[in-house]
Amino acid sequence: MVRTPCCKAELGLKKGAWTPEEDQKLLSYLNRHGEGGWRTLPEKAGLKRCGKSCRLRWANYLRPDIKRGEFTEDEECSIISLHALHGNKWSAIARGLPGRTDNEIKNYWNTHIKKRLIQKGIDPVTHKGLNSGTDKSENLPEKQNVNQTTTDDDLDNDKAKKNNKNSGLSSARFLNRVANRFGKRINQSVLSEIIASGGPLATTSHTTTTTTTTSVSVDSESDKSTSSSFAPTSNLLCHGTVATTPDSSNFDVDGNLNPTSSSSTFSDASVNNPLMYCDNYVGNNNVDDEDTIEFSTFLNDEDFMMLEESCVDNTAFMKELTRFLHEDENHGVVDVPPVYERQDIFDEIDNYFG
DNA sequence: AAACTAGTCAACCGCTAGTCA
DNA sequence: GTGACTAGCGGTTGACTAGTT
Repeated sequence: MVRTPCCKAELGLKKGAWTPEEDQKLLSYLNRHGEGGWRTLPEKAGLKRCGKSCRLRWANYLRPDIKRGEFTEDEECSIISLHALHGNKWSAIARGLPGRTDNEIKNYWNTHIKKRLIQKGIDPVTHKGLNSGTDKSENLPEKQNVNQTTTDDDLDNDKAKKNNKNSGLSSARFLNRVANRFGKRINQSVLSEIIASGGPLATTSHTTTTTTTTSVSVDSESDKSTSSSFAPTSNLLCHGTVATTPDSSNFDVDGNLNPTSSSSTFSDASVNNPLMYCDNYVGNNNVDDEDTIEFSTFLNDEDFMMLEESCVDNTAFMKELTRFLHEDENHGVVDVPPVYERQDIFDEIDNYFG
């Protein structure tokens, strides 16, 4: 077998985190020509990357069917079951979790599940009890002894930490941040289009005509996540799925909104799960709304329609998003004039999330 | 406030295997 | 059969961050 020439041999190739501009170039090329020809792709697409890097970027991040965001409990259970079956065959495990990449599953296993299994006294390799017949705590790090069982708090802490992570450089991280913060309130196609347009760091406005592309998942604040791919639509905000009480007949036994009966623009049933995406709906109306921001709180129907019509592209959306952020900071009390297009607008958003 | 530590995850590395001329 | 190329895999690294000292 002949070794593939290493990328290192090729001079002048960039390594490290991808920029939104590079993503855009790669997406644009793949939209026009489809997958394949990775070796020659970088040059044709105007990228100073090796083909392998391009393929991985596409496979692990840009592919339209990729879920992003927190793993659900169901997914976690599936991973554990599949790992017991396949071992560290991450690609085999990934095949059992549509939308998840082997890399993502591998990372999640190593950083979350493995630790949790050990805490529970389960060997993550054999999936059997650790040191059966002896005190499990003997093999555990000191701090893990404090709390032997995996609790909801553990999970919440994990996710709280995760949600606080920031990076001004990574478009992936920015998107996750947007998804974390607003995912349940906006149409996911918007998030997809943001990255397709070059992300928050893009310096030029653009009109979206692409039929791409990237899907992102939504990390809900209620510790659930899911995703699906969406074709970009003109409905930039998910009107009506948040503040209204859904018709109970629209939900299945698990509380998921029946997609066939939903008027929502979301197509994934779990995305419409009110328990996941509607703060106001959880436990009826007794939820303290102080810390929640709903676009519908700020907008009456008329405004909402205007916004939907006006946000014809990502630039417009980002402007409006920024305006909401200002209102958020002022608890929606102060009437903040719309933010006009500025170069620093995306920095401002980034700083907000940071 | 600064230095240090630990967690996270995107990206990379090295390798194997399959395909095709 | 051979070599060039591509796809894919699993392990590892390093940048970045939050938390702790």
